Amino acid sequence: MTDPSIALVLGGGSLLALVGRELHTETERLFAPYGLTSQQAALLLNAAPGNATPSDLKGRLGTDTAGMTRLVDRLAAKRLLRRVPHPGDRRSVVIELTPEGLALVPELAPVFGAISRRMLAGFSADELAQLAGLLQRMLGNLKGDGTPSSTEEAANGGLT
Amino acid sequence: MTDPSIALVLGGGSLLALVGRELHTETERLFAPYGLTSQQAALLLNAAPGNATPSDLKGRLGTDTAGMTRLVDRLAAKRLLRRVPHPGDRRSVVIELTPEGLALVPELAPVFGAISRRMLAGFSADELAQLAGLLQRMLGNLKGDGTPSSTEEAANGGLT
DNA sequence: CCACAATAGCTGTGACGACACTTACTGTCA
DNA sequence: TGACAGTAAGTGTCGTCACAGCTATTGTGG
Repeated sequence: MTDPSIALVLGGGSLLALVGRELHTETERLFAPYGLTSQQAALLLNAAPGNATPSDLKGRLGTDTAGMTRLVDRLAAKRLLRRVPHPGDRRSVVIELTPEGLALVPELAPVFGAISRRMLAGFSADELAQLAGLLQRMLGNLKGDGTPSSTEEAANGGLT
Repeated sequence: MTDPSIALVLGGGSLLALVGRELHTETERLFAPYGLTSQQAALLLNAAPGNATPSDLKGRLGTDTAGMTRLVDRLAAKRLLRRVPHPGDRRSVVIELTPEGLALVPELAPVFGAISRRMLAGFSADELAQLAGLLQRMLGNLKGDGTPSSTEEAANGGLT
């Protein structure tokens, strides 16, 4: 039980963190020509079908309400979307893409595909499945926190 | 060629990004009692042997000179280290831990071990090796391919 | 010796992530 | 109905990442 594991985490330069960061900045570079960040693009994609509230989206974007507020602020400042009052819940708002925002959407989706194909070039279907499985288990371990006894929660434990 | 791959990347909520972020924030929580962030702890650990310059460390911490400057600033403000002139190169500085900083070091290393053990609980040696291999290949794909420094157009669709 | 490119560190800016709070509004239960 | 816990969004703060541009110094070639 020594420590090949530790090499994966140590140093703040953890391999996982490195890959995640590299993926992130590569994705940023691909979206830069559109004047967007990857988060902004993801929000536009997810909000495009309409009737989405910040709360709905925060899960899918992996951020919290604070982050959503500012993300929406920045996109609203670019006039790519608007906040409109939620009919039926005055605490909430609905995110509505402007025509400019909608026009951008079809160009954005392929970019995510491109970066993922690049990152996973040469991976077999088996390897993809392995990777996804390992990542899911790590996520479960991390979220399960102090109490690893989790025969119960493993059942629901996949994606939300 | 279809898209189990895309699920790994899409949405800004990419599984990889999720795991990376979760790992990061869990690590932050573990270091919080020491009044440090994980980056700060990593810097202290790496600088402890002495004679390290910011340039030396930036590779190991996965940040750039700008990030190093501020990281060192914050640790210097906490009096955990000092910048001393580099003997022999007046452009450079050497990072020197204060006694307080050095006293902290022995407590920091185990924390990285703890988080990695938690994240990788239940992983076999084989799985660790697989994981590391897959991550390495992703890293290679991301860094090696596309745009080391010269391809700024990115607007064309020329990605495999 | 002097021009000049490269290098080390620093500063400024924009965007995020996480946390702690605050302010409205909602749904529920006594 | 009326108190109250819970929920939605927004604010403030700190730390980090990445990029762009700056200054001081170093090393090299003419």
